[in-house]
Amino acid sequence: MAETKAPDSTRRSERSRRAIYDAALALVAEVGYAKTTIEGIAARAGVGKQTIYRWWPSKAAVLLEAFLDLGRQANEALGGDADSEIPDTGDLEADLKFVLRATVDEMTDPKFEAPSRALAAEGVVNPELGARFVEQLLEPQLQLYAKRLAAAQEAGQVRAGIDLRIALELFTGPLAHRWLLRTQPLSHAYADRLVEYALYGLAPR
Amino acid sequence: MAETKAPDSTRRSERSRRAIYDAALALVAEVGYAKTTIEGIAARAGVGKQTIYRWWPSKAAVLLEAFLDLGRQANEALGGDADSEIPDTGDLEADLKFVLRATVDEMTDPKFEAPSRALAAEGVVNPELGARFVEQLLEPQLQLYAKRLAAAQEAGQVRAGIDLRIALELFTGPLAHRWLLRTQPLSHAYADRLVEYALYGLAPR
Amino acid sequence: MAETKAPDSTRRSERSRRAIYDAALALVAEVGYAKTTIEGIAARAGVGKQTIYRWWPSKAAVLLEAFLDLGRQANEALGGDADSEIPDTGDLEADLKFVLRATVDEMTDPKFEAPSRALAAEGVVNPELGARFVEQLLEPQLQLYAKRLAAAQEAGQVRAGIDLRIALELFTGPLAHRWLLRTQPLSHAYADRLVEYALYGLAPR
Amino acid sequence: MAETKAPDSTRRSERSRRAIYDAALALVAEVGYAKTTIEGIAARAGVGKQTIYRWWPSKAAVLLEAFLDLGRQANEALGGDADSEIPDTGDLEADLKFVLRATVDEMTDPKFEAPSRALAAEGVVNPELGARFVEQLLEPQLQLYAKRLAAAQEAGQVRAGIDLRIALELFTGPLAHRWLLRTQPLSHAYADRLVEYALYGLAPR
DNA sequence: TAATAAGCGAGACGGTACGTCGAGTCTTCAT
DNA sequence: ATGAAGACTCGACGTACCGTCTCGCTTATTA
Repeated sequence: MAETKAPDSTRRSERSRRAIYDAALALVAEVGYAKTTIEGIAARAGVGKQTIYRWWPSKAAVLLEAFLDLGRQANEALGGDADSEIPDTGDLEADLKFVLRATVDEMTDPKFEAPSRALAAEGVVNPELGARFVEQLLEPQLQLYAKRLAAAQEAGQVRAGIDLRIALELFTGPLAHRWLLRTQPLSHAYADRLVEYALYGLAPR
Repeated sequence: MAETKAPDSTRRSERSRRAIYDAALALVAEVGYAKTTIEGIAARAGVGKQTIYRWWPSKAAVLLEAFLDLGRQANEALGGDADSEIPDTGDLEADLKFVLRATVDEMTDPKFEAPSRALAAEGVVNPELGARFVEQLLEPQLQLYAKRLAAAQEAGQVRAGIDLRIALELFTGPLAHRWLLRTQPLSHAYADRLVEYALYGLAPR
Repeated sequence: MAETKAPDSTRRSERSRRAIYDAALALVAEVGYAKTTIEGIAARAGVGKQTIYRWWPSKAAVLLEAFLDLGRQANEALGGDADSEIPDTGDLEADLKFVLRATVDEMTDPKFEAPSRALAAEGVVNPELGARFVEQLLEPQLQLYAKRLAAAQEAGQVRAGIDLRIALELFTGPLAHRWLLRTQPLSHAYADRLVEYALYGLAPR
Repeated sequence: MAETKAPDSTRRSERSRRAIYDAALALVAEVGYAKTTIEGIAARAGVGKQTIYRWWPSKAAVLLEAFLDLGRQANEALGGDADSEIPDTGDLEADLKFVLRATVDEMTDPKFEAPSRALAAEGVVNPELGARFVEQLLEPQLQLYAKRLAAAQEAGQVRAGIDLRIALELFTGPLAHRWLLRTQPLSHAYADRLVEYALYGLAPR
């Protein structure tokens, strides 16, 4: 019985893992996700194909982990616990505009764009991967909004009874939509407008 | 210059085109987009591969046209100009709830789900295809919102000065986001809540 | 009943036929037989593919006719009935050397080499075509030898009782063999040696 | 320079090689060379196409090796060094008749005929392949004649000064010619006649 | 301290699909 | 009714990757 073979992760080569992350991200950035192949990643990483197949079930999974790792590294580089909070200056509108502008900037950063688009697209079509994408990348971000809005609600700046989950989507949904499908350009001005319109709908009457 | 030979579309086989549309949609529904191959479509349609390559540049392009054609046919079957308007009963909130609920239903319809997810995902990653997807499928829908909101604005139900393009995204953005990435389930109740929150933000003060 | 359709040869376009011959020979000379395609011949001749398929059963058949035509033309250009005889000066050895040397020259002529190699090769593998090749191209040549040898036999220069069919092959067989398979270089000296050795075997004892 | 990656032949699958030889020979025998495809060989051998393309440059090359291997096997089965000599009974004429008759038999054996015709034809048109065909299949046979004739020459049965290379072609050339182009039927009687006529030409005067 | 077993780089293997080419058939339009 | 043009179905081409499978070769415990 039992699994066909569980590799012993204590003996795993850290060196290879890093090389694979780097190769995957580099290739996605250079040639796009569709033209990135496992064989290509292996070759670029100087690694046997089997080493990839041993530890990941799919190309998308490799990229997801590589991307998470990228975020983790960026985070550590930035002092440790950066971006883990939406500021609370008391001025909800200003705080939301600040963070939405930052999101716009990130979505526009070419370094992040290629892999995150690829992952999002894969997630659209592959529920498994989509779930992990949401859970590990998206949801943590959204929880920050939830937290800030909860504080605002407590402070009476957001109507009581408002479902905060839905509320936060008023900000992030339109932004994501524009980004994913490029229906319209993203800009700080757009972010501001979005906050204004949406926030007004949540304000106490 | 130097086009690589444009085929003569007046001599195109209508029979083959139809068969290809049908095969493409059937296969995407049955085995999913990723496992749908051009070879498979050709075989199922009883058509040479070359006939596909002659008229379409990619699998995604075939599916997009097939899907557009499906919509067209559904439209014609429904009397000609169905669904081409958002009702205007004077009650903006009710009208929007009605149409958003219908959208939820469509997004949930398994017949539409597989191909439209596939197209959306492809569009996320392939700007060319994305542009056509937006232009030919998405934008026409969005324009209906724009029109209804314009009427409402004229009637004083929406604040003057509101950018209607952004306004309509308050409704469609969150919905699309939930659908694409399955962050949360779609339901009529959700649609209603969305309309309520967003609309309040647009209302005159 | 009846053939699937017999084209009316009285209405056949002479213009097209010539153009097809020219194109076929030119292409075989330029890119070789294997890479010569019916489509290519048609395009080069400015002719529809069907015009070829209507009148010839295969690429090899086209080339065979084209080649025969080439010979016919060369013949006419040379005054009408050239090369249709082996000279009879009374000196059998000299006469045979003369004609074998001429054959060596022809086999070496690049204009004739490509198509005749192609036809021979095709004939090796395709009995139908081979039979026509032999009958229409090769045999007439061989008959000239038969005739000359018959005269020699009558004149007592060749042993009585010798089977002339076999005798002539002593000259042409080795030559053809060297040419076809390039086992050894062809030269006038070789032709001379061949005549000497073989003729001696046929001489009266 | 710049080899496009040479595969590591020490890791080559013997199993696959054999299967490919068998499939190639079987297909050529069954459907003929022209209708034998690499795809077909691969399928029949239960082998990926790439495995063929990795080790051979062309269909003809596969067949040539398969055929050589067939000869090698036949040889081993027959005790090791069979057929590697022309007998030397002292009677040159009898010895040559014996071996020429055997050659006629082989050329008529349907098992050998299809592939060797195919190879010969390919060699006629493709100098590369032709050279290998001659070098590896034909020339070793011809050397046997050269050796026997040299012995005869030493024994005074063949005129001194005779070029043995040309001499041997008096026997093999006509035979090959008849076989390749089917100008006339092959038979033991023909072989005998050939030996008689040619040998007489080589005899001391 | 040796042996022994895992992960590893490498890459051959059986496959599937790719996108292209040409075969041979069929249809349209012009002469 | 022939011919030029070219779209059609079909089948094979040669290539690229897939995911699996040996091969030695480190390396890192375990006997």
